[in-house]
Amino acid sequence: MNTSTGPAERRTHTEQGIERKQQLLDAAAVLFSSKGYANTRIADICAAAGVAKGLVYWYFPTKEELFAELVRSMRLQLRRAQAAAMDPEADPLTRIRQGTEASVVFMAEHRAYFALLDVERSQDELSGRGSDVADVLREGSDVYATDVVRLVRDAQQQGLVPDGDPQLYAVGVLGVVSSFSHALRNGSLDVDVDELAAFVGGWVMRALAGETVAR
Amino acid sequence: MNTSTGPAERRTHTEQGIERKQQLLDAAAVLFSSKGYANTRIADICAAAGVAKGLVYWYFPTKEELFAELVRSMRLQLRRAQAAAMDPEADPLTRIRQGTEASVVFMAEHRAYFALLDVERSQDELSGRGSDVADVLREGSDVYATDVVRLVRDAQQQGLVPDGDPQLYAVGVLGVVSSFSHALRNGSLDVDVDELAAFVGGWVMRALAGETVAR
Amino acid sequence: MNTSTGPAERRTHTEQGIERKQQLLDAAAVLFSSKGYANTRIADICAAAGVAKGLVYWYFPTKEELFAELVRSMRLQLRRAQAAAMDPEADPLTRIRQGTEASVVFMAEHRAYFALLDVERSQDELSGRGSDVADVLREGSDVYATDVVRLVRDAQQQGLVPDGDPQLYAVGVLGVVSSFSHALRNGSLDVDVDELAAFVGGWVMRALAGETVAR
Amino acid sequence: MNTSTGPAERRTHTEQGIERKQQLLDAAAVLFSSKGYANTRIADICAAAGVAKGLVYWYFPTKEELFAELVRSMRLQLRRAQAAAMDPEADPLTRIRQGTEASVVFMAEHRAYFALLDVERSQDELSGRGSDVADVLREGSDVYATDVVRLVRDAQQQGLVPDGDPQLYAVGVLGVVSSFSHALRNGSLDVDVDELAAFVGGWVMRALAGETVAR
DNA sequence: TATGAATGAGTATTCATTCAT
DNA sequence: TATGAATGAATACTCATTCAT
Repeated sequence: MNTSTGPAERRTHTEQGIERKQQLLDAAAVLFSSKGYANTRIADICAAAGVAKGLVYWYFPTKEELFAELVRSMRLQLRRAQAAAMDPEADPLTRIRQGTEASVVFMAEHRAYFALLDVERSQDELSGRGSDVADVLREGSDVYATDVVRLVRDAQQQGLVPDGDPQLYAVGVLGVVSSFSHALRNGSLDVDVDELAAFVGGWVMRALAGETVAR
Repeated sequence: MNTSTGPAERRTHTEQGIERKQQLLDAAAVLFSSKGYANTRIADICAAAGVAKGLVYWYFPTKEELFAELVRSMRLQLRRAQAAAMDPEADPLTRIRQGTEASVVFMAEHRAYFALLDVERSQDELSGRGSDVADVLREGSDVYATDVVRLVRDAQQQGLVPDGDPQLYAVGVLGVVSSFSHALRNGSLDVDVDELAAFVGGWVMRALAGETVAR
Repeated sequence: MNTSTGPAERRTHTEQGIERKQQLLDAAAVLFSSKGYANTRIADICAAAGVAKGLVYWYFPTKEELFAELVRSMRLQLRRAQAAAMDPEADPLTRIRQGTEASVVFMAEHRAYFALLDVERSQDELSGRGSDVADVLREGSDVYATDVVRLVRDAQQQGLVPDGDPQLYAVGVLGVVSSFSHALRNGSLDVDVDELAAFVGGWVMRALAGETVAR
Repeated sequence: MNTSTGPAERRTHTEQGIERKQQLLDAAAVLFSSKGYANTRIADICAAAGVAKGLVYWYFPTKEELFAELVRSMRLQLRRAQAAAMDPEADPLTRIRQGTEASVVFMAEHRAYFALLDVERSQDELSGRGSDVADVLREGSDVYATDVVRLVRDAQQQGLVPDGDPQLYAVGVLGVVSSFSHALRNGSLDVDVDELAAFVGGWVMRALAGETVAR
């Protein structure tokens, strides 16, 4: 209904427009991650960005879509950071460690923003009303999982990781990264970021490839 | 706030009353975990429980408190399950493994209900308005953490776990359990529960005590 | 989306509730017909009925549905008035005249309310957003049309009305009634209601059965 | 209000400007008549005309005025068509018939545009906020009414139409034309335009001058 | 003239909570 | 205890209109 000129529909923005849009995204990121999605009003975002209440809708069709765009953007950056950190020449296990460490560092550096992704955990919060933001979130997780699964499989073929469902290993790797990042964000940890990254890297390595001492 | 005759103030319930309350808790659990806290309306809960809209407030002072009660109850049961699974005679590392496996199994058996605790991750969603539900959640996590930290410390003293901040190890243990449980709930995994529990147990053991093969 | 306990869904109302609902309908009728649908705010209706802003939604799912219910109710009453006025023994032409006159009288007596049906004319005003209120309106008109078409056909068979598409005659009959009613409501006419009814009755009779003097 | 340099104040337009203005009027006509006044957004009109959102205000001071201009223009054309169709030599009754038939034909030929005038019926929709568009509409109707009243009066003096309030007869004539036009536009009728015009002409003639057969 | 951006008042609807019975 | 009704604050979204360029 109203398929024609709906707002924010593939608009072309001027340079100034792009800037504005970014301002809004930034403001939204800060607010969403500090007060949560539900407790952040569109009006808050506008106020924070110093613009009038209606302007968000020039750039984003809905609050949810604004959120989704934020998530996509974060994810893109994270993947770039991971890619940059992984030595293409290295063995898969090492690559996993590098990706892991890079993720921890990246998330630490973008603490504020990354709190957003905690929502990945409670997808349903948003999917409740049949929105397709849930899709964005689900897709996103899948991408990482696929990546890690591939690496684990490679590592297994090279005998670096014991047999077993690669899917399981992947869940372990991804989950642990996000757990530590979360703890860091929450202030429950009081460590240097690099130290933490190293620790998580080690943790994952041991969990994937370690020999357990006699039980 | 609520100094006088406010409703639901340590009420004494008749037998039927207790039953009703449980009905409400059950209905709430299902709805909260499937649609999320924010998307579940008091009215929904009442409808699901087959009672009139006003009745919730006879048993619970607020929606938040209803939620909190649910969380407390789950947590209590989980701790009982853990306690039951941990051999008091065993060494700390083994106890961690036992607790870990018990947790996975328990969470699997209470999938529906446990999705609730995913919210722990996004505490801020609720704490936004200065409620004290956030406190309940925070406390809860702390309890587990304290437990595990103690066990890790013991294990370190016995040389079963390498030196290092016990807090860090604890985050790793707890995070991994919840990650796997989450994945299980989400259907991303297709394994037998016991198998999964064993896997997670092994994972934690290796991560805590494993020797990494030469890099 | 939210198929379960949506508001105002086949609610059973207490006696008091039914009364309230009527109060709201009454208030709405007055406002809609004096200020138009678009210019009447839900808040206005509540204020006029002396209740809180949210209450409408206990009785009606949406503003549109409230409107539709109003229309249905008016229509029902009109049809009753028509039925009561038409002598079952009389010939079809006479019956048309009786129905016509009764309609004029009825609409005059319910001026305020009936202004609502002017909207029948601009169905699209409401159907714009894909609502199904438009359906209600369209259906309604059809009912009358069907009735009249039948009567015209009968009259033709009895030689009381010349041959020709009964549909056309029906449009003429219905249109003329609503035109006169509209004019009456608007104050452009300054006649006694019964006089007007007689005039319209005569007009329709002549138009249907009259012989035109040589051209 | 709008004493100084307000936009669209008796502007003089370049040739291109006039063209643009017409484009806007055309687009508006289509949209208004298909979706209704209220459901047509300025933005829609611009999109349909292929211009930027702000431009309308260079040519028209307000949405209402744009609408009014459209109405005025239609009306002018209709009156011209009527005038052209009415034989100045003919008797008043014949002139009414000619005007009637011309109106039906004209409205049929401008279906899309003419749906607009249906709004005349629900003036209040627009007049709600004290606008003066209502005035335009009211004036318009009056013009026709005055015309017809004069013709009827003449006809009565010549004994072509029985005595009775000319105002009443006028309402009948005008109403019937618009009823049939409306039905035609709505697709409820499936007749040839000329046929319809003839029918309406006949209908009006009989209603005005016909002798009713014995009741 | 023309454009894209910005403004801000206006409003339907939701929903936790309270109340009378 | 239980119910249906009532309250009212809160908020996403719309859209006519204005503005800077």
